[in-house]
Order: sequence, then structure tokens, then C-alpha cells
Amino acid sequence: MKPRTTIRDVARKAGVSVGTVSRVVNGHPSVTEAKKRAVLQVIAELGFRPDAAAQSLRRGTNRTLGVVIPDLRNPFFAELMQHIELRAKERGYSVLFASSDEQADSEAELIANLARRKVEGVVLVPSNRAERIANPDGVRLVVVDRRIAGHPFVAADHRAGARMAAEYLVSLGHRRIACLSGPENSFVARERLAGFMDVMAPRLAEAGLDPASCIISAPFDYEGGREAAKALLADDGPRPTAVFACSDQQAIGVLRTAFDRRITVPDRLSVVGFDDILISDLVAPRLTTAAQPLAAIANCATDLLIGGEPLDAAASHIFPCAMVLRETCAPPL
Amino acid sequence: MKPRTTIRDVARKAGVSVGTVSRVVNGHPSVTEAKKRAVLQVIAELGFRPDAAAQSLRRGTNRTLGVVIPDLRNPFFAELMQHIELRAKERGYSVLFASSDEQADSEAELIANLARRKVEGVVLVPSNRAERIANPDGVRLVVVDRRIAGHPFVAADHRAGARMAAEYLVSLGHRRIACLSGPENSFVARERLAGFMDVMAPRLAEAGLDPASCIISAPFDYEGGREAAKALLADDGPRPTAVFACSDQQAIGVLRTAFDRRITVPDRLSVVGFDDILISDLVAPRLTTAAQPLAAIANCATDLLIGGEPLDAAASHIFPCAMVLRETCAPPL
DNA sequence: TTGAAAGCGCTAACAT
DNA sequence: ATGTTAGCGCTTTCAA
Repeated sequence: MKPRTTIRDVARKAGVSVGTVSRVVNGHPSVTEAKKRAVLQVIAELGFRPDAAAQSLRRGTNRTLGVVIPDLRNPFFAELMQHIELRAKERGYSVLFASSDEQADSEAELIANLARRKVEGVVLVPSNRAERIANPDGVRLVVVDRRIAGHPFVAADHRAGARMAAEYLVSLGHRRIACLSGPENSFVARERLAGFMDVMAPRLAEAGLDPASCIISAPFDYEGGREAAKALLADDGPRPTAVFACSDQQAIGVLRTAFDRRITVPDRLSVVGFDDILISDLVAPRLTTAAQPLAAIANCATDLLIGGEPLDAAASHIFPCAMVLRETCAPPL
Repeated sequence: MKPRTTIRDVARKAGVSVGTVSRVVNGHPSVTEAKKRAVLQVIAELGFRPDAAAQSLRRGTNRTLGVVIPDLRNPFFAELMQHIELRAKERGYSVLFASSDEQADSEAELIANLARRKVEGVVLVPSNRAERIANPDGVRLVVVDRRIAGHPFVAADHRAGARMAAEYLVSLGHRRIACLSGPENSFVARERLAGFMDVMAPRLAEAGLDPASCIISAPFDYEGGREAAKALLADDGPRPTAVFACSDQQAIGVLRTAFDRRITVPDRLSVVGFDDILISDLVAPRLTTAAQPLAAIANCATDLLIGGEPLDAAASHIFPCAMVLRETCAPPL
């Protein structure tokens, strides 16, 4: 790594002062066209790039956003991350990424580290356990996907989305519908379960059924769905004719178990997922799902942080989901 | 964001000089136990965290790695990214992420920006088009997955992996084996195709067949596999009894098309993928694939950069693949 | 062992 | 319009 060319090198070679060079670099208006051209010329010649550390030290900020996400192996988060980085880049920002690995207690540490690095804000997708988040440095923070009280929150309307999914299943004629929920400590799981219950509770009561009988909790990943489906699709007693899974990954796990059990989808079992991750459209059969407007969520969170607006309660944004009807649902036999 | 506590605040409150505080923070030995304790105490009280920008400006480096990756929506890259960040974090480093969106011409710009931010090194997964990469700032660079001449290279042995896959198919008794290759300008695609041909060329020659007849190129993603499979599995002429896809995503796309065409896998068509991404184990049937040792690759690249060792040709590492036998292969009917 | 002080490269306030 | 200069917060000589 050769010694960087500094603003002084540029100033000397261009025969101007460092102040002028700085003004040119930062687009300050009061520089004559001639000097500006000369400076720009020298900058190009020398390949000068302002040192970000020096700028950061001086300005107290450095056009960087932090993103803390549980696990990029979850395709939903990976897609979210991709969208955030894209938007940030468009606006001239860089992104520091840190994964919390679903460890709620590591989040504070991660955020503190980002604060130390002078990020202008951080997008946090809290781990399932996180009930509150320590933010002693007062970093600008936007919470995405999973709500944390007291912080601006950007997410899909999980509950309404789940309601749509349940209603769709009901409209198809299903009555025995199981809900494959997420971890019990998960905000998202609770919301989606609530949406499901908004639709199902009255019907269940009418039929004299215990709501608990049609709910099962499992991790949001493929494996969780696959395992839970083993219980759901057991041969004892009446099987559900439809399953609403709280994530596409779970739903794909359900598809997998159904395949193993020779239960054809959608003929003998309808399945609805949630999220609309990329593979949902590729599995066989294609997954019907409640789609989250991922790009809108990512852009909103990013813009909120970059915009410099006050991050109060009013900054929260909830986006509606949309059902994407594909091949995993049909009326019950 | 309240005004940060600085090293001077700590020094004043602890009744020592800033130099001493700095020495304590950096674990310099020559500080008496008493002062050290006092300083540590004050640091804890004040919640002091050294300003990364100031450290960076002074030291010229800042315990940060850059990662440039084409697209996190590709699960292989997302998993790679996750592993890199994990390893970096273990070693006390942060990660700046930038996606190149498969635009070869944006990579230089991205790297220059990372250089400006004083990263200690960058992990680059070049876009398919990239033949060389401009690195005017002399950033420490490790190229992963796709080779670029003149740079240290960490990757799986694509060619040998493809050879294993082809041999496996042959050992099962397949003779009409198609290769679903990647984009023609892709290093990885070329390597894997070459491995496939190492095994198949002699057999093809023996049978008097044109090698080109069993090769088709497509993007590495799901859609690419699905579309290419439509041609591969067309009803005109003899269909291949097996397909070697150059990525798991393609392979899953093939599975999808086979399903649509009512071609049962593995009975009437065997499929082998490459990479062993997480979903490979979840699709139905489970995908047999040549697994890349992803963690080893990520760790090696990360350690190379952090280690500070010279990044010459000798720094390259090639890791062997391993066949993961699951459910998509069987002897031909 | 410890304190004092010189910058690292830049921006912005001030002077001209 | 432009040059000069004082720091931003830290690490690291250099002296004591």
C-alpha cells in the first residue's frame, strides 16, 4: 500500500491552497471555474481520494450505515441486506454489516461497535429474544421486521398478511387449517399467529374446537417446518387439509415432509407461506405465499436513516403484504 | 447522539495523562497495576470507547475488511458472506459490504472506495465478466471463487469437483449425460465444464458423439436452470438420463422443469448440482451435489487478509470438494 | 513508568 | 475568491 496522496499534494501541484482543494472536492460554490478545472485535473492525475478517516474525524460522520441482522443464511435477511446496500450505495453510503447470530445479548455490543465507527445510523433486525435494546451511545436506530418498543419500526403488516392468508384458505373451503407458527418468543410469530386467529378463532369457537389443537411452534427455518410437519401430518386423527406456515422456509419444509409422506400438494394438502423469498417461485409445486414488500421496507429504513429526520414514533412505517397465488393451494377434496 | 467521551475525559477523571490512558487501552505493558486499574475503572464508568476514525487516522488502519460480492440473493454468496463476517468478528474485525451486482466495471470503484476507508484488505468475488481488476491503491486483495490472474486465489477445486460429479454419474451407469454449464464468460463455469469433459470427452469420442450436443449454457440461478432444462428435456430426440448442473440453483431449476414435465427424479432423470447450498437438502427430492467447503474457504480468505502475510501467488489455496449423495441420482432405467 | 507534544488528513472558520 | 490555520481524538515518539 503506497503512501496515499493527500490534499496537500494536490494543492501543491495545482498551485492552490488546501482549502481550495477541499472546496472543490466538496462542491463548495465559491471557487473560480479556472481553479476548479486545474484542481480537478490534478486530482485525476494523482488519483487523489480523500481519506475517509480524516473526514470522519473532522466531520464526525462518514456516510456509513450499520446493518445488524441475525443470519444471512436466512434468504429473507439476505435479500433485505442486498436491498439495503443497493439503496445506500445509490445515496453514496457504505454499509457495515454485522450478524448477531440470533444472540440478543450480542446486539448491544455490535451496535456500540458501530457507534464507535461513527455510522450515521443502524438498521437492526432484532433477534427473536430481543425485548429491548441497549443504545447508550444514542445511535440513530431503525428497527426492521421485528418490533421493539420505543424505536422507529419499519416492517410489513404481519398480522394483516396472516389474516389474508387465512382468509384465502377459508375462501377455498378449508375448515381444518393448521398454523405452523414461529418461536414463541418471536414478535413476528406472535403477530402472524394473531392474524391467523383473527380469522380462525370465531370459526373454531363455532365448531367447539380448541384453538391450541391447530397451532404448532417451530423455528422459522426449513428444518423447523419439516419437523413440525411430521407432527401435523401424523396419521392419527383427522389431518388438517391446509397449513399456514409463518415463513416460506417453514412452508418449504412442510412441502418436503408432505412429499416424503406421499401427501400430494395441493390436492390433499394446501400450503401457504409468508415472505415470498426467491425460491418460493422455484420449488415444486410453487409456493403460494403472503409477500412482504421487501424493497419498500429496505428503502424506507435506509432513507429514514440517511435523511437525518428525527427518528421518533411517527417515523414508523408499516407496509401491506400481498397474496401471491401460485400452486400450493386448492379446495379440499 | 450525545458528545462522545474522549480519551481526555478519561485522563482527567483518572488523574493521569492521555498517553497513559492510551497505553492502558492498547494493553501496553509499561503501566503500573494501580494506574491501570484506576483507568479501567474510569473507562467503565464513562463508557469510553475509542473513536475509530481517530485511531484509523493515526494508525492508518482500522480493523476493517471489505467484501465485494456480486449478489447476496445468490444463497451461495450469502452463506459465504455470513462465514466471512463470523470469522472477522472472532478476530475483532468489522466488515464493510458492497455488492457489485455482477457489474465488472463497478468493482474497481467499489474497491477504491474501500481503500479510501482504510480497510485492511478486501475479499473480492469477481463478477463473471471480470478478467482483471484495477487496484491502483494497492489494496490487499484476496480473490474468492472465481480466479483472476495475478491475485491470491481462494476457492474450491471446481474442476476436480465436477470430475467427481461426472464420474459418479458414469459409475451409476449413465451414458447420456448433459452438462448444464454457466455463462460462457464465467471462470467457474469453464472450470466445471472442463472437469465434466475430463471424464466425458473420451467416452463421447468413443461413441462418436459431438461434445457440444450435451452442453448447454445458462445463468447460474434458478431461472437459468429451469429454462435450460426445458431445452434439455424436450421431447424430440433421445433425452439425457442425467444432468450435471454447474450450480445448485440451476439444479433446483432443473428439478422444477422435470416436475412440470412429469419426469420423475431420480427414476427417469438423475440430477447432480454443485455448491451444496442450504436448500439443497430441503428440496424434494433432496439434491445430490458436489459440496464446496464454504467455511474453509471463507476462513482462509479472511485469515489471509488479517494475518498480514504477503499476498503473493503462494498465498492461494484450493480446497477439495466432496460429493454429498442424496436423492436425485439413481441408475438409468 | 509517565507526561508532553507532534502530528495523521481533512474541514471550516477566519482573515485577507 | 482564496489562503491560513486550528483543531477533530488518538498513538507514539521523546524527555524526564
